[in-house]
Amino acid sequence: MPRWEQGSADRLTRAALELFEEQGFESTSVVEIADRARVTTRTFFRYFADKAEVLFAESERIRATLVQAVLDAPDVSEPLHVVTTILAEFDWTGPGMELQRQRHAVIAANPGLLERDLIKQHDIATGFIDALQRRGVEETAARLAARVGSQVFSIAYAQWVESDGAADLAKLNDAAMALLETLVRPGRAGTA
Amino acid sequence: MPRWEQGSADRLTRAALELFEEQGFESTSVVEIADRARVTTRTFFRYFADKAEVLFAESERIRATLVQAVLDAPDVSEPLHVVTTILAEFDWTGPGMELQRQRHAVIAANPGLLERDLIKQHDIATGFIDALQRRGVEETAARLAARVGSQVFSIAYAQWVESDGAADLAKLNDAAMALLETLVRPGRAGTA
DNA sequence: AGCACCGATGTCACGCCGCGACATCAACTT
DNA sequence: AAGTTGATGTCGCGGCGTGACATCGGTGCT
Repeated sequence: MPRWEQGSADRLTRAALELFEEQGFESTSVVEIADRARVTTRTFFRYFADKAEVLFAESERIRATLVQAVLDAPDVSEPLHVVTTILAEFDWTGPGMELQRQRHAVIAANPGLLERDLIKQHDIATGFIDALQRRGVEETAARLAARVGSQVFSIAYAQWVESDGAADLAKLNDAAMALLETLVRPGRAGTA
Repeated sequence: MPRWEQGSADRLTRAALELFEEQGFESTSVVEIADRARVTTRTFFRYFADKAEVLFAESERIRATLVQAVLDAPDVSEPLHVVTTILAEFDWTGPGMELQRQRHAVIAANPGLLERDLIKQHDIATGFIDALQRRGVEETAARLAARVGSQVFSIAYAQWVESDGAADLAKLNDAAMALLETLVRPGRAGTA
């Protein structure tokens, strides 16, 4: 393969992030992005399915990593715990912290992009369901563990993001799990 | 107000559902829908924000009803229970079971529409969070109860739809809740 | 009756989106 | 040098969604 690989996708990503921050997501057209990256719109759509996908290009890789972690887990007899732990231990900052910051800023500023975020979350949970079943977990249990686990973690994650990454994600996650326990068993120990 | 009100929106909905079933969602253009309903595309967009919204027009009304049910609940000391019960007791068939069937069929056949469904689910959960907080539930507990409760119910709901509405939704919901309880407390009764 | 008003719809025009078909150009291979 | 391969550009199209404005038919008031 030639060695000019990646140049365009990379420039497109940076250009898009910049423009989204400067003038907003909706107000930025693909033409502008392509112009700043010095390619045509046609090239843009060869790398990204649509304008929003620029912000979520990595998610497929993340999903694969997380699912593999489930398949590699030493013990899945406690599927809910497995799911939340894997999520909490993942390195969400990734290679470029700056790009990550821009990503969050743009997504937070655009309700329409939250949708896309939801879908990615859903995809990951679906991957978990499949992986758990492969590990022998019964279907309904797998669905519950994956979906509930994702929700529990996402609450911890939101708190973590709010703290700018300063808080301990694992601790927040444990706290959320503990709270869930009291919610599931109301009127018992821990409520009064 | 004139008395020909509603005629167009109704015809557009029926026309859209028919065409979606006949030739698929993606393959159906707004022009075709409008033609069959004997209006112009401009009129279509006056009633529906976009093509997909035809399938989700009612969801805002549903959301308002569910949220109000939380506000009217006699006791919210067990928020998770409140959420799932309200969802399980709602009349999901609505006025027309046939339209509902078409809706499900079209959504199930289109991954892109599942996204929209997710968003609506998320909106409802967000409404629950707000309502629970108004009822005095602490923020994190409200978030957990709303999001986890929605997930638990959605699993029961999926099973119910699979049974064509024959199964008892409340019972399925209870079963899911019971399973969640065993998942949250692993290594105890029910696991070995 | 006559008239002013108003809401639903149509007409026109526009810009953006996403992609198929094909041409081009650089680098690598033999 | 010639062929191959992969990235990119050019052209053109059909669908999407909306703003601006015209139209037309009831409504209500005089």
